[in-house]
Amino acid sequence: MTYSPDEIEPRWQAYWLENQTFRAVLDTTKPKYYVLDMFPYPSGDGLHVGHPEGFTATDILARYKRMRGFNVLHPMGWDAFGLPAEQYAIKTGTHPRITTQRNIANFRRQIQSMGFSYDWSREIDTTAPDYSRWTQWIFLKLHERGLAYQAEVPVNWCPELGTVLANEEVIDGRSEVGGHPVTRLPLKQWMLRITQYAERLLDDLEDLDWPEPIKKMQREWIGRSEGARIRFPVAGKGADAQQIEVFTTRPDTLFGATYMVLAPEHPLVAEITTAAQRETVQTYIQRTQRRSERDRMADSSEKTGAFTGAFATNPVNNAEIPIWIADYVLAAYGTGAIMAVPGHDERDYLFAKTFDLPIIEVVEGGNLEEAAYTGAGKAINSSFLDGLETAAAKKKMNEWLEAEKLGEASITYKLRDWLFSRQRYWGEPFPVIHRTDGSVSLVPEEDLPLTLPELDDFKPTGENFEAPLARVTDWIEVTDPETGKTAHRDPNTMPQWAGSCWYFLRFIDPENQEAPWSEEAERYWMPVDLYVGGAEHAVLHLLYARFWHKVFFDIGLVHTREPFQKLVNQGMILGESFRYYDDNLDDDPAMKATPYPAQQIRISNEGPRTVDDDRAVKARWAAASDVIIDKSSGEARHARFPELVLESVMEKMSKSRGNVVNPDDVINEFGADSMRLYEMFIGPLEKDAPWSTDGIQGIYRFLQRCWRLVVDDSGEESVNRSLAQGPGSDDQRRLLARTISGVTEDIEAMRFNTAISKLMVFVRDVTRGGDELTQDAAEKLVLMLAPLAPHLAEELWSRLGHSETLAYEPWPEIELQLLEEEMLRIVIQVNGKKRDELEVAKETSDADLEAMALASPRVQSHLSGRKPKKVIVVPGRLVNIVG
RNA sequence: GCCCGGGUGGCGGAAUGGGUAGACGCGGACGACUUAAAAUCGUCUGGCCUUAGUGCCGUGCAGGUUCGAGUCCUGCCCCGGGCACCA
Repeated sequence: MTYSPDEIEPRWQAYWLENQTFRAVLDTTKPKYYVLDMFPYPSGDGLHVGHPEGFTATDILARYKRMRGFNVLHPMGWDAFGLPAEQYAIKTGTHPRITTQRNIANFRRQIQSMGFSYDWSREIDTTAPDYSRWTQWIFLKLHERGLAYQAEVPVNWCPELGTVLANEEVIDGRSEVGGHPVTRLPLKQWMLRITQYAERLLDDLEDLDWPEPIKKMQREWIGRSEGARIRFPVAGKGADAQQIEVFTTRPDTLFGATYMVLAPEHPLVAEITTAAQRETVQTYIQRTQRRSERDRMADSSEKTGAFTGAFATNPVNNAEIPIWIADYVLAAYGTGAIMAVPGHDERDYLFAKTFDLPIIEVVEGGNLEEAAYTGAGKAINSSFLDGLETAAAKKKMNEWLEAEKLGEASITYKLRDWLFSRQRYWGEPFPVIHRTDGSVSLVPEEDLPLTLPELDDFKPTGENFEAPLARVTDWIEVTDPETGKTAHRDPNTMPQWAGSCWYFLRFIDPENQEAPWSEEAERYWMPVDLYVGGAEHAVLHLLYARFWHKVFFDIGLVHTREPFQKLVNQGMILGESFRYYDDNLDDDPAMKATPYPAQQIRISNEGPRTVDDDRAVKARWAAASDVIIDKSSGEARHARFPELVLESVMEKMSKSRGNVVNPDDVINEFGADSMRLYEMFIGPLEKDAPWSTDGIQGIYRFLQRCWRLVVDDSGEESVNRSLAQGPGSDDQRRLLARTISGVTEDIEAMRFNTAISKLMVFVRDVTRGGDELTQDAAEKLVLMLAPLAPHLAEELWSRLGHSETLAYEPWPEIELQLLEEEMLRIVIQVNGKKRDELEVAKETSDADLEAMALASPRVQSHLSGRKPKKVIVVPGRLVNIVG
C-alpha cells in the first residue's frame, strides 16, 4: 500500500475518539498545561483554511506537552450566540437554534477531520441552557457588586434594517451589512462598570507574556491621562454661580486659557446661553445632531462652533473669557468641557484662528504666529509659574488649585463603561424583572436559566425601537413574586461577548451543576498557559474577558488576577484572486458592463476611477479557477473577456472575492496531515501567508518519503521494512541527535516552519552514504513527527511494532555527547571575504586554527605576499585575516 | 496626521548576544527509470562577465560604525495593519 491518508486518517480519528485518548482528568501529581484556542463562531459557511492554522499550532503544543509528561487540557467549543443566525432567521424563518445546531455539527465534523487532540467530553455551546444559566448567574454577581446598571445612552439605530446595531457593526457611520446609514438615539441600556477596573486592567498588562502591539493597543484603548480638574465660575452670577468643570492635561497653561468650550450636549448649555444667542446656539446644536459621526471626524481640520453669550472667570487671574460650544469637544470624555489654550493646543489654535479669539503664549519654545506650540518649555506670562519647566509648572499649579479649592490633580480614561444590552433575540436574556415603579429585582439563582421563548418572527419591533422579545407578551409579563404585582422582563439580550468572557473557566469543569466551576478545578488548571487566536480580538474580547476575570478574582472565584498568561496571534491565510474593474455600479445583471484592466485604474478618495475619463468603476474579483494564464507572458486573462489582463491579488479570504479554500477539499486530496504541515510550513505562525495549492505538494512528498522509510510499498502489497538493529553508524546517530535538538528547540519556540525543515533534512540525509536506517532512528523520527502529523505517526508507530497510541510516549532524548563530538566547519576570511573553509575537531585551539588558516594556499594567494596585520579568531565560527 | 509591523532569489521563506546570505519547500532546467506518460529518484537553479575565476556585484535607497553589517546607528522611500478632534 502506498501512503494513503484517506485510509489512515479516519481510522486513527475513530481510535482516538473510541479510546478517549485525549480525555483530561484532574491529577494533582502531574504538572498541568492548559492550551486554548479562541473558540469559533460556527458560521454557515463552515471552516475555511484560515481557521485551522491556529488550531494546528495549539494541537502541536498540546501533543508535544503530553509527550513531555504534562497533563494537558485542550478543549474546544462554540461561541454560538450571534448575529448571522438571527439575520438568517429573519430572512427564512428558520429558528436560530436549528441553524446553530446544524452549523455546530458541520464545524465539529470539519475540526475532527483535522485530527486535533481535543477532549471532546468538555465541548461547550454558549447557547445551551446549562451554559447560559451560568452566564446569567455571573450577571447577577456583577449586579450585586454594583457593576451592572441601567442608563439612557445613545445606540446605533439603523432604520433601513429596522434594528439596533452594535458599535462593532457600524463602520464610518454606516451599517457593516449593506452600508445603510445609522443614526444615534437614546435608549435605556444595561451598562457594565468596566471603568472601575481601568487602572488594574492597565497595570496588570505588565506581567503578561503577550505580543507588545496588543498590550499597546489595550493601553491606548484604556487611555489613561494625568492632569487636573479645574472649576471655572460662570461670570456675573455672583456667589452661587454655576461652575464649569474642565479636565486638562496641561494645568500649567491655565494663564493661557482665553475661552472655554462646552460639548453641544453639555447640561449647562441651555442654562447659560443668553437670550441674544439662543437662536444661534439652537441652530448649531441641531446641525451637530444631524451631522453623522463620519462627517464629524472627516472634517477635523475645520472647526465649527457657536458663542453662548456667557462668560466664565479664569480662576487664576480673574479674566473674563467667553464660553462657546463646539462639536470638537466630546460630551463623553472628561467633563464634556474644556478650557481652551490656543497657544498650546492645535485644536484650540485652529478654533481661535477660525473665530478670531485671542492667543496668549505661556510656554516658551514655539512661534505662535505659525502654529500652536504643544511641547514642553519654560512658563512665561504666568505669574507665579514663570521660569518653571513644564513638569514643575504642572505640579505647582496643581498645588495652588488644591490650596485654593479651585481644582485638583486628576486622572481620566478614554475607556467608557461597556454597553451590555442588544435589541436582539438570539442572546442570553437578562435575569431581571422590572417593576412598575421603575425598580429592578433579580431572578433568584435557583430559577436560572431564564430561557428564550419560542418565536416565529424574529424581526425587531421597528416603531419604538424595541427588541423582538418585547412582542412576546406572555413571556414579558410576569407577576413579581415579592409584591404580587404585575412586572415585566427585560426584552433585551446580552451581547455575544458575554459567553466568550468566561468559557475558558467552564472548560475546566464543564459538567458542574452546583457552580460555574469548582475551586479545585480552578486551582489546578488556571491560568491558561497558552492562548492562540486572531489579532482582531486585540481589545474587545481580551479586555472584556480580563475585566470579568478580575471581578471573579475579587469575589474569590479565581486565584489568578489574569486569565491568559501567554498570548499568540496567528496571522491570516490569504487567498489568491484576480482583480479587474467594470462600470456596472449598480450590480444590475441586465446592464451591459465594460470591464477595465487594473492598469487603467487609479484609486481616488471616492474609490476606483478610470484613468482616461475619470469614470467611477467597481472592483471585481475573478476566482483563480476562472482565469486563463497566458503561458508565454505569464499574464492572467479573464475567461469571458480574453483581451482583459488581470492583476493578481493576495487578500483575506472571502466569498465575494472567490478566493476561499475549503479544508474539506484539501483533506480529500492530500489528507489532514499534509494540510496541518503545510499551514505550519508556509511561514512563521504570527505572519500572514498566502495559501498555495502547489506548495502543499512538497509537504505531501515529504510525508510519502517518511512513509517509505518504514514501509516498502514497491510491490503489490506493502511490507514493513526490516530495519537495522543496534545503535547504527556514528553519522546517523549524530544526525539524529542534531535533529532532536533542533526540532525540540523549534517546537518550544513555536517555530514550526523550521522544525519541519529540520525533519526534511533528516529524512533526506538519514540513508545517505549507504547507512541503513535503524529501528531506533525510525522510532525517534516517528515520535518527532507525532505532534505535527499525528495520523501518519500513529500508523508508522504501530507498524514499527507498538500496540498502544504514541500520544503519551516520552519525547526522544538527545545524546548530548554526540553533539559534542561533531566536527566544526570554520570559515577562513581575508579582509572580511570568505576565501576558504576548514573542517576541524571541536577542541582545536585558537592558535592552531590561526596557523591552519595562514597555511591555506588560497589565503596565501589572496594575501599575495603581504604580512597579515591582524588575525581575528571567532571560536567555533571563523578566522578573519586582515592584511 | 500619529503609532506599530515589514521590505532578503521567479515565489513562500531560512539565517539577528554582528561572523559562510539564500537552509527547507514551490516553480524551472537537465538526466535516470519507462514503449510512453504520471509517479519516483538524481544533478543544477540570486545576478553579471565573449578573462567562467570559489572573479565581481548582491538582503528597499543613501550614508555611517566595524577586521567583518541582512543584523547596529542616521536620514529617506515603499507596502501592510491599528488609532484618529480623548483636551
